[in-house]
Amino acid sequence: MAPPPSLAPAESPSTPATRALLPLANDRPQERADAARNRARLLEAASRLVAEHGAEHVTMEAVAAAASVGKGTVFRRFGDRVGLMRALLDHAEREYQETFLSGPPPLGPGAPAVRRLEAFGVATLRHVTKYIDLYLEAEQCSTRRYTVPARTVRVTHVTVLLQEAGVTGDVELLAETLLGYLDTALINYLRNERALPAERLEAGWTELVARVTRR
Amino acid sequence: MAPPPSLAPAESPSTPATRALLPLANDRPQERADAARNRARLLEAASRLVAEHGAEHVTMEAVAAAASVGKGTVFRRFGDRVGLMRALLDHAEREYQETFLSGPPPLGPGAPAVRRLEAFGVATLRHVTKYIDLYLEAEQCSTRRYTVPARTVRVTHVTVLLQEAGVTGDVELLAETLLGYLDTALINYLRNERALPAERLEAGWTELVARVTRR
DNA sequence: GCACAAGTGGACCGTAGTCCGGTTTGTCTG
DNA sequence: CAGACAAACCGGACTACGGTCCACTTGTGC
Repeated sequence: MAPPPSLAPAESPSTPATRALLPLANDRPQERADAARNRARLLEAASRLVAEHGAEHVTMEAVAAAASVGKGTVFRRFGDRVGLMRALLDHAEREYQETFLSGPPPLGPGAPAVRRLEAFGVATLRHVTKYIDLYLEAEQCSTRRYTVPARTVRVTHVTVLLQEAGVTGDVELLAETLLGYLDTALINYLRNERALPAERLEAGWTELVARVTRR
Repeated sequence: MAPPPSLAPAESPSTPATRALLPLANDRPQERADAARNRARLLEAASRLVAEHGAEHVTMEAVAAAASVGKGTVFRRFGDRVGLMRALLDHAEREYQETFLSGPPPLGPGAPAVRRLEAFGVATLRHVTKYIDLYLEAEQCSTRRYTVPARTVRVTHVTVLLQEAGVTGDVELLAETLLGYLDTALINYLRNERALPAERLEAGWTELVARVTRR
């Protein structure tokens, strides 16, 4: 049902759940041994339950029970449900970010900006589609969706690429618009409600980039 | 705090809450007198509470109590919280829809398509901004946001205008993209979180339309 | 008036999130 | 190294709220 959520990397039992994703990865000074152990157990349990029953059917209490831990501990570690889901996405999100920030071209640096922009959209469409149910859970509240580090990274990336491509005008707003096309809920709607094939969405992105970057 | 939500029109005590907005306004055959009375009382109470405390602080139970009605009745009439919020928006939404479907140009028919498109975006930005907190409440669940009649109307409208403007390519996806710029949560973020002035958002829309429609 | 569909209300349920008394852990001191 | 202390942590009882259920009531057509 759910895609394998690929747990947080082994080297990060002391990683705070609310930590910024790639760009501002300042590690919290210390976390007590028992706290770290519980975080790991909770992530493992949550990951298993999500794989078994789908993200939307996993309750916080069930996660706590599966990790043999009190409910309060779950909330202390991850803040709220959204925080837990984000923590589950953390590893995959980091890998994805690395591909366009420092990976090989055309996604990473080295290719012309427009080419990178095209590749970025396609990569994002595929990445989000792969973890769609986790992303949907992690973006429940429509208000908090925009201030999350993961989105900031994308906006910045697109903004920079647009500037490199020589696009003039209100590049910031243009970047927000482009990212609107890659919005989780929109992708979910077009793919699952309207049953549009992936190829059409990817072609749509390429067309959009072309429209926007031509001078 | 909340803008006056301007109750549903007086002629519609028998209007079902889940009725489609403007385009498919088929009235439900009959609604018992007591049911109609309770609907009116609930809408009045909800409207007052929203104006007093803000939409996000109004609980379903409070609405029921304020209308001297059982909680079950609220849910029977409006389905769920989102349904109630939409019902509160109904009147304003209809007026807004009429302005671009059959109102005077440049918003309504009569002006060239590109001109109408520009006017549509500006009008939508203003309309959504005016009722922003109600819209935010009415779009809580990120999944159900897209299948709502109000959105369908807008997508169709933009699609038609794009075609009239002679835009080629995947016009449907392009319409979705343009509407992404007018998304409630995005507007809220840009206006209230990032504090962008309304003029900039409106200029951004015009610029976007220009980019997309030029051949 | 009668039958019956439609409507009602409040007890009830599930779940997210809070709170706080008790416990564990890391550290500092003698 | 032992003891002591504070901060961090734990867990489960508790609250709040959205939503469901169903036995009972009421309006409506015949």
